[in-house]
Amino acid sequence: MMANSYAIGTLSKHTGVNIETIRYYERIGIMPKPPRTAGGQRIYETAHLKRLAFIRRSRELGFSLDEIRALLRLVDGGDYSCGEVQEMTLAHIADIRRKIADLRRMERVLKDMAAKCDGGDVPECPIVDALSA
Amino acid sequence: MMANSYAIGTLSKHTGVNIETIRYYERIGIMPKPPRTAGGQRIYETAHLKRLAFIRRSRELGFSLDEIRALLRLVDGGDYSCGEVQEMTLAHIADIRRKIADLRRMERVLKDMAAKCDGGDVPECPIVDALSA
DNA sequence: GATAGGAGCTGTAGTCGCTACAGGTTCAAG
DNA sequence: CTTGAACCTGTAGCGACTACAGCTCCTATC
Repeated sequence: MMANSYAIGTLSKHTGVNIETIRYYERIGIMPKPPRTAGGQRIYETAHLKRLAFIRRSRELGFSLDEIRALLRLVDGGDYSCGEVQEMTLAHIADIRRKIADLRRMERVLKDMAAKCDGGDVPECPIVDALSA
Repeated sequence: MMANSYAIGTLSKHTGVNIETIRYYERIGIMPKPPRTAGGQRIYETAHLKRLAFIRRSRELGFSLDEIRALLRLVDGGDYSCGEVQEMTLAHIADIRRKIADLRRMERVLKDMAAKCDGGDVPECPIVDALSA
């Protein structure tokens, strides 16, 4: 394999993205079909590495593959405006805040329930009662 | 339909659980197979209503169906101890806290990224740069 | 040049918790 | 008795992977 070109396993190690997942990304069209060796194995280059790292980082930040697709379209198009990207990011932040609020509500309720419980061996449980209510 | 017995649609309305979901719960064994009319339609009673409400409430609090299965086993067994239920609840709370921490980290990073962006029309975007880094 | 074995290939099926049909049957009101 | 709303079963789809099985290829060593 030439310098600056990688097999799928190397790409996987460099980006921390599973091999199966890389092939999955290709199948759903979020990663391009790379050239192949005569024997049919994928050959990646630095551009692929960067793109995959972008995807990985975006996934880590909770963007859905659809959102990432949109981000990549903007970037690929070359004519993206910072405003569009910012808009998506802000929408995503709002989404995360909603999720946090939901989880905090759950946490509070569960904590209250658990606090009523002395953890004894009795077959009467305030948590079960609360869940049944 | 007799008093204190309900068709699936009524159960659905009472609990806010989708009809399809109720049948799904039955298929995966989390709701019992109810008796049927001569024509094959499901007949539910107050016990079913309570059980489904329990499931719904637990789902709202983020318990997985597997966790709910475990909770129900404890309750059904009759010999459950409050301690076991409390243990599951505390584990679940820990899980929720982890999720909240993750989301907060995401939020912070995204917020920082978005703050660097003036939302202009320029094709150079600090968010994209940050995602690529 | 032969051989071993690690790495890669395709295609399919499973995960979780539903949801959405299609195409049929039953029930209850008028 | 007729209408039509509600119910039935079975299957397939979602999102984002993951895990095989059963191959083929590539490369390092002898």
